[in-house]
Amino acid sequence: MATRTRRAERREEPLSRERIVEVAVELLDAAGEGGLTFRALAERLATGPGAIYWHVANKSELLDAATDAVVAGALAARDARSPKSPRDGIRAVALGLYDAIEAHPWLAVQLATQLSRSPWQPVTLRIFESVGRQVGALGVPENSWFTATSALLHYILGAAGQNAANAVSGRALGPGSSRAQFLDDASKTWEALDPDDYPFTRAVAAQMRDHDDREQFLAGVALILTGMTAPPSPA
Amino acid sequence: MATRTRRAERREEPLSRERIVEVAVELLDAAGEGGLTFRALAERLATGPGAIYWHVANKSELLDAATDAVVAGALAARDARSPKSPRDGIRAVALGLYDAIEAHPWLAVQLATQLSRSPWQPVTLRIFESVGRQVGALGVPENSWFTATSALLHYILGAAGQNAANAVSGRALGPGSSRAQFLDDASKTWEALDPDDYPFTRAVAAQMRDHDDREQFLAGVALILTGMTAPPSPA
DNA sequence: GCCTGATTGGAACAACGTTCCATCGCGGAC
DNA sequence: GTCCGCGATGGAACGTTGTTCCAATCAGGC
Repeated sequence: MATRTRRAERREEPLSRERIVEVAVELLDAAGEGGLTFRALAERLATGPGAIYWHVANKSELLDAATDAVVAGALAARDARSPKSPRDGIRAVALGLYDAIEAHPWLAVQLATQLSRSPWQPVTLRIFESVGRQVGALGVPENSWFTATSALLHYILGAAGQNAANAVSGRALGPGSSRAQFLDDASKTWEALDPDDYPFTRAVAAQMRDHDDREQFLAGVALILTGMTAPPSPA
Repeated sequence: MATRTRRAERREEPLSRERIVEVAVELLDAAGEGGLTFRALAERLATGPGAIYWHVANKSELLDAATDAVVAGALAARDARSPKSPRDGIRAVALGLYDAIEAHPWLAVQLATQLSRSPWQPVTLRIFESVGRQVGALGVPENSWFTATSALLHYILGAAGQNAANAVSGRALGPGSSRAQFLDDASKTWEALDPDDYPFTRAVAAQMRDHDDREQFLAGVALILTGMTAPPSPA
């Protein structure tokens, strides 16, 4: 309130693309996909919706930027540690993405959308490269690098996204041990399915109750690693 | 114009949930995610937006129903043929979903969204069961059914979605051989990346130019099958 | 022949993404 | 020191969306 002007006084910290993206991530974290609104964004930044458009072309670019920022952070955090073996490297990248998705559940949908709307955007490429480098180091024959990396990548994103959903659902019901309750309920639902239509799902209901998310996730990664390094299957 | 009433005369074919979902799928196919609008839907059905809400709770339920209808159709088409071997069965299910996603590109995002918003909805369960049944028949040890099926499922959905995006991009540029052009461009883009930041991506650029979508997709499936049937990796 | 409840469809509302434009403030030209 | 120009701002306004509301309609039992 130092100087009085006809308009609201100018912000001390000027608007910037980074600041906008930062707040966008906060909004997404707080209220999910639908929580990111140009009006909410403007309010948090103490400005009007119009000002934001000077720094960002539209909402979809903003979402991309938010995704990029979070993913870059997650991958950089893992790249810092130099892994002992390529296997550890892959596990590190996978868990990095897993944690990022768990911390920012909207990431899963966003990455999937971006992947299937126009693959090989900056974000996707970054992840692809990060995973692929470790795959190469693992001694996988070069002619199956593309296939192997794709398989790993899709598993990581899909499984992480799904586990994140489980985690969030669990959290929503209450803190602490409610996760067990949640898994138990889901498991019971599976067991109550029609035996003719869902024999398999019923059979794994117990497995699903007792599983540990992270362990399960890493088991999947290990399974794919086995597939990449084993000699091609006899068929 | 047979009978004159103050309102428009009543439809000959009454509104029904199935009819609404059917038209919804048409709209999604024609114009993608954003093409599905309650107003567009109402116009095609020669009614008002309000009437639709008598049969469908809201847009998200409508999207779920559309997804469910398409997926159920795709899986049923494949289930009809009884495969010779579990491997063939898995390939059949995978290709069924692959084709469905290619025919309805919006499916990829929709399935991913549903999977990571609340997993184990009817649609997801249907796919899980369909894939899992074949996994069980393959002789995979029961204690890794859940992991193996998840890995396969996530790969199928992710890879199919991405390939569908490629196909659509290729189609958008023009018919026929423009696909080669598209792949060539993408490949050149990769080769032009910074050698320090993207060594791996540059290395597979050539592979990516020459690959066949379907073949590549099946190679990924085969890789995961190898991983599920091989003895656990030594690590 | 009405009367009741299921169904219809058009109008209205709030919220959204986006555009527009009057306004501001800083930095260089004079 | 003054002025001007342009990057930047923010509030108002527009069109479209999902959704709600309700008067109007139909079909079938009484």
